[in-house]
Amino acid sequence: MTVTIYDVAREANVSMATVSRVVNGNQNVKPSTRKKVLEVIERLEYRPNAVARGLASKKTTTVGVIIPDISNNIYAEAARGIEDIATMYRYNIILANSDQNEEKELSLLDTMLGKQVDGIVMMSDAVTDKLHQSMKHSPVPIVLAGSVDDTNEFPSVNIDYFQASYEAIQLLLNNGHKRIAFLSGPLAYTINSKYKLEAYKKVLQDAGIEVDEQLILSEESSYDSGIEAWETFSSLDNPPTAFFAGSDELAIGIIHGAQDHGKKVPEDIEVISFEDSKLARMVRPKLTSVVFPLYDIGAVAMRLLTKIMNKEKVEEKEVILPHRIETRQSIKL
Amino acid sequence: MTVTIYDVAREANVSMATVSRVVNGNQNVKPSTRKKVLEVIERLEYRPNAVARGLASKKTTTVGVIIPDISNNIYAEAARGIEDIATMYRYNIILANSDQNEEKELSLLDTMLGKQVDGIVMMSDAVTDKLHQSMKHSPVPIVLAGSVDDTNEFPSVNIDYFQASYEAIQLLLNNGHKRIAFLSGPLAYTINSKYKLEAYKKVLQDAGIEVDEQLILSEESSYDSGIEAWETFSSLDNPPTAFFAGSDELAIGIIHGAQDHGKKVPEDIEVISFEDSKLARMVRPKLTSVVFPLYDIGAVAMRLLTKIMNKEKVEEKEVILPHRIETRQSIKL
DNA sequence: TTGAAAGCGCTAACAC
DNA sequence: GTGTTAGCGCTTTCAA
Repeated sequence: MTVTIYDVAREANVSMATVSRVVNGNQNVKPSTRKKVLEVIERLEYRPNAVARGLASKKTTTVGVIIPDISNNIYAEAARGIEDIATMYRYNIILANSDQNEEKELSLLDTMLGKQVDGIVMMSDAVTDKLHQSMKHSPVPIVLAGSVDDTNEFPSVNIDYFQASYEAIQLLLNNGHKRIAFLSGPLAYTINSKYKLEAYKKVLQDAGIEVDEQLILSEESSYDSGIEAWETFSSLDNPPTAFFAGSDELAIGIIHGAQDHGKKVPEDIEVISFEDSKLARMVRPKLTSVVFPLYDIGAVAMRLLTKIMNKEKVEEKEVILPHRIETRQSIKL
Repeated sequence: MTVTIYDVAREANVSMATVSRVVNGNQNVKPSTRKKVLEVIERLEYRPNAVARGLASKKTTTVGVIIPDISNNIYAEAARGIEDIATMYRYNIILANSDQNEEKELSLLDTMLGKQVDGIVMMSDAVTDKLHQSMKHSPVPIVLAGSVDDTNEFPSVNIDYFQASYEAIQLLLNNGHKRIAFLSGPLAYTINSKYKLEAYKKVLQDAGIEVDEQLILSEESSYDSGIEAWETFSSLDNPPTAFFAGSDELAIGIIHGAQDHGKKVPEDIEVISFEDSKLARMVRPKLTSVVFPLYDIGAVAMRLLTKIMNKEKVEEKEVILPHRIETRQSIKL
């Protein structure tokens, strides 16, 4: 059947403790012994059983990743960042989709803790009280990636969403626009309601422009929603001339909606997005967009997690990555 | 510390076997006993240790997923399909990226087998001999998703790439084109070299058109490659008037390349793709594309895997899903 | 430098 | 219906 550490020990005429030592790179093994054991391992094609090891050592070298939806490019980027760093530190990843559903998030947390993951990277667009409570009860560290928890009780990696949004909208203001629409993703998501929307209000206010609720729309973050939103906005008595979109798909929807109705971008309307996925360069005009560096966020979050799991001290538990705006043709330069 | 099955047993005045029974839903427990145990479990917040369970039962209820690159939309779709079905059957997923690198594939296989996964879903665009050998040695079932192995020794889920490509190119032929280019993804990938390219040659041949090697280009499957390919093709003495692209990004690259040079699609050139990701509807003109149903392929592959892990008999180990072409504006109707 | 032995927390006979 | 017990394959003291 499967060959165990015991088989190797017997064949090599040593104890299983010694085999364990060579497998784990323990230095207290005479070179000749090590060589002998290694040969037997090779010959028998011995492969350590990570489950047994996990039970004995209480470490599984796997981390849980809870993500809203892996088929959504933005989260997939983050997942890649997480996985790359995990691999670098020899961790494997248990990946699961929550669909941003609290119940699933809770149950996934539980499942993963049951599987004895050594840590968890959590992406959640809305950290509810219940979720917050469950996370606090976790026996292993959890870091939030691209997700905000109002209480700042968890290590996290983000950018300054408020400031980034503020700057983006300011670009539109600088181009002379007075009627700027904000097409947001779901306002149930903290980043949208607490940062992007607040920034939108603040920047207009700072510019002495009154906020017109008609210019604020919250939709599911999809291409079709973008197209529909354009219809809605453009049929207003005093339609907007510039748009701040919560995501690339939303932005592209607006642009195509406009173009399909004979409008020119950026001549007639200007659009700026918040995401900068690879889609941004694949439309005409190419999108100007706040860069949401999900790969980096994932990678840094995972790195942070390794430190915490490793009980290294970390100076800042709430990492704010620098943000920037990628300027392209969807706004006038 | 952490509460174990033993703690529950003690508190409930039963043996750990009884606790194990109620946890596992075994019917041979008196309702009153079950109730008592359940209460204690609740009170103590007992959470079964899946690692211990895995060691004892030799089942981990987790499956490995080896994928070229999760940040690539097409694979992410597949991953989502896999995960959805896995969840449905109470499996978790260990996800890892291979970057289509044989060495990584081999090492990932090994790692996952070490972690005692109950099965593996493998996506590989090029099943090399070495990989094939390793897979054959696996103690747990492996199913290929959207990936072909020449020998047909593994269960797999695919569409009929040859036939689908044949039909797609035929559409171009029917529209009167004689100069049809094939912009392929890497020819190192079996699907590209063995099916798409062969179909391209065959369909031309069947139409009495000689294959012009100048009209065949193989590039990395990216938007930029598509744009570059357009440059190459359009500078030919007798440039192509229609294009069969191996992926949506390639197709969009061609279209934008053409449009940026004043060509109209589909009036001046026609383009048909092979993928049909959500990108297909997000370009103007929208892409006509062979549908590569990755979500379904992933889902069916995972379902197939559950059957095999469960030792149910499966009638067909090589599933060929139906294919279809989504007709949109990038070709004349 | 090496070995013996006690678990890790659970499942699965087997007995009662 | 319930309890006893022997592992599952490994890590980790503790001795030698």
